[in-house]
Amino acid sequence: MLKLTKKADYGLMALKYLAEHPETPALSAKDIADAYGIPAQLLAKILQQLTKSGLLRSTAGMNGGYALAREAREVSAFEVILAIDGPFFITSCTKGKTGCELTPSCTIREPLARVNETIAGVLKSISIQDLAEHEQPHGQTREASALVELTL
Amino acid sequence: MLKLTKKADYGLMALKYLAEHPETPALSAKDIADAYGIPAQLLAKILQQLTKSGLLRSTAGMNGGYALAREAREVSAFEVILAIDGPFFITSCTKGKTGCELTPSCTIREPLARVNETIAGVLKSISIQDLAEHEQPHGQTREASALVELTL
DNA sequence: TGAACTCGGACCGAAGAGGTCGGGTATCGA
DNA sequence: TCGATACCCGACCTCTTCGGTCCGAGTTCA
Repeated sequence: MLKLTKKADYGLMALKYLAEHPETPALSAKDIADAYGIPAQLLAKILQQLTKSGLLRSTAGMNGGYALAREAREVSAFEVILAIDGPFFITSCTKGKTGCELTPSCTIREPLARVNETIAGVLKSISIQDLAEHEQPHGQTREASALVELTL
Repeated sequence: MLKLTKKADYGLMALKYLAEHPETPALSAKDIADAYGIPAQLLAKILQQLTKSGLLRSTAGMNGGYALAREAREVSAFEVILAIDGPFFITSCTKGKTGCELTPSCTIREPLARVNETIAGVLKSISIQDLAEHEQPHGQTREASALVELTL
């Protein structure tokens, strides 16, 4: 439960990989897929979604591929997950205009909405670059910390 | 994505309901299910799980039912979710002894593990009683807040 | 003894996740 | 100009899980 989908995982990994190779003008879906051993076709679809969401730029043709549309530091993990898996809510009742379809009493949802916001805040505070920088082979990794307030 | 299962929702609702009725010695699964309009049989199974996990006490026979095994304040949302949906990890690769089955490079997982811990911490900081107290019909609800630190 | 209740496993349909296939289009180099 | 490389995109398939149902067995109390 509370799992990221594999697609979101793949997407984050791909963006991280791109962030680690800023020198190359573009990397093909196959390059990235090979690097991580994930199905190329599936990754291609994910990258297409990220392109449509404006997180990536794509160039067709020979030596084409994908590149970050923005600085790695400017892209949060939240955006990536959102682009791939769509809006996420911890509560089943999405709290749309109709509210909860269950009798008025799905009062669980309000407090959990706060939790939801907290999680979103945490994910927003993490950039692709943060992920990439963690690559260092067990060296002293830079410590970034964020304080998140949860108000019930 | 990142959704709680409906079962976990139901479980939280049921515990909240029990917390709101401390005077009754036991409430049957049907009572609770009727109160929220959720399938009684399904709720019964959820309550059984919670009983096995030690969060509830069950008494069979007439006038039997379920009751909180501990004070509402002593039971966290985290425990409930854990009991119903099992251990949860935000990363797909559960980081078991084998690590990630993908080539060594699922480096995404470490930073996200921190996120995972943060979420768990938030859920642990919420008790069933917190949920129940939020029942107040739009009055000034008590403000509880928790600070959570996320270290990348 | 029987009614009311919990216990717990078997079962099932629907939905979504993960992944594949194949046809189409754009771009570049020879 | 032609073909190789790459993106684009929809259809499809399989497998797991979720949500939910059914039913028989055990337990308690009047």
